[in-house]
Amino acid sequence: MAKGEDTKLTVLEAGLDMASQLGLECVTIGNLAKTTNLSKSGLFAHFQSKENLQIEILNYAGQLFSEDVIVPALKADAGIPRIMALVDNWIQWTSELTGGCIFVSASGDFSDRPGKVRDVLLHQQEEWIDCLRRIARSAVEAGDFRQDIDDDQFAFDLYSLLLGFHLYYKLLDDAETRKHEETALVRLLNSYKQ
Amino acid sequence: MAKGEDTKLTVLEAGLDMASQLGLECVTIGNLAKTTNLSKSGLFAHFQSKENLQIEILNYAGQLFSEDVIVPALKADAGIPRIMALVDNWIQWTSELTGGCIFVSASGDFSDRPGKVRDVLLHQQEEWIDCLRRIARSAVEAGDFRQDIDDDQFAFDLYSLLLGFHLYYKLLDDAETRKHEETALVRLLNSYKQ
DNA sequence: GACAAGAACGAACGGTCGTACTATTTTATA
DNA sequence: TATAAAATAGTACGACCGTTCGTTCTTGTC
Repeated sequence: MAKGEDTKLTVLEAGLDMASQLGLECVTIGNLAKTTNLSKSGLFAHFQSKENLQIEILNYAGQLFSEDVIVPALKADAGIPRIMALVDNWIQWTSELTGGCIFVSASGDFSDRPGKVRDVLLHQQEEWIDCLRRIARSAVEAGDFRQDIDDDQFAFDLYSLLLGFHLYYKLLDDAETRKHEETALVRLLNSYKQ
Repeated sequence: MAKGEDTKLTVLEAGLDMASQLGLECVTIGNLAKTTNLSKSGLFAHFQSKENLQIEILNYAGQLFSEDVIVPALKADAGIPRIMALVDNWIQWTSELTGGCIFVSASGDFSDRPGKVRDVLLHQQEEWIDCLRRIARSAVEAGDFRQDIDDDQFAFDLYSLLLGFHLYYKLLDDAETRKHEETALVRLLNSYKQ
């Protein structure tokens, strides 16, 4: 039973990379079959539909994201160290994927494309924003942030910063981008500190 | 000679809307012909290639963006009033397009799709960022901002904020989004004030 | 080693893609 | 109003889309 799972994982890996570059909608079963040295029908059999393929790519990405970005950040001390670890991990995650963070690209593509794929994506984004909120809360509890901060607002602020980094980094390939991000992060953290 | 220009403009208008929803790459000549009540070949004759169609949609959007977002903002007093006008105009521009700001969506889609379309898009983004820089500079000259600010950094900061708004507004349809944006903008402006 | 189950293949389907031609209709001008 | 030009339509093309189906090869189990 292991063989099937193996090739499926290979397909998901290639599919994730392709999706990050071209967008989830432009991941084509034919192309994906070519890059994984499978036949179209052989690949298709693993997913039953393109929609399922897209959803499985998203779930696979979500799993990786959790392992590579969130879990390691939770090992850092609560508060500012954890936030900085999270940001670092997110940036590394984004840099490692050929076309940038798949959730960011997919969010753009599927915001006006109702269906199961959009539902999964929306759920993942809500989870991510919730993660940002919780990390802000734990920074309050750790004594790094003031008591009266708005967790929602912090999530918005930090995610905005990451989105700015994403666009600059991927489109403009600006060498200064990382410096901009660091400056903005320091300012953001200062405005929430006690 | 006016008839041709007329229908072309109709096509561009519909194409812009379609591109904002589905992404530039998913604007299909067949679909666009259907929604504009033209034949595929009749529509195609106006553009000679899909690549040209995409580029003309981008240029059309750029022209509208200039008229609706930038020019009116320049009529406001230099400094903070102008920045707030620019932000307001940008948000309205983004809200009016069915699928959000076409430059934001297209930037995601074309960051890894080399070609003429990407070149045009990149040029437009650089112009936009330059606009943000110049507006920061004029805020310094108007006495609203400190002398020692980094124009580049301000452009990054403000664009990040708008990107955050864009994602929240389009994907999560968060009722609080506008409030988050306003809070973040006030904080951003304060950190640049003298 | 037989045999069932799973995995991968090849060919074909109806559709749609972008594009190339040739006609036909509409428009502007003399 | 005749005529040239411009605009639109029609048809066809090869390529690729997602999907289905029947077949073959591979795998693990008894």
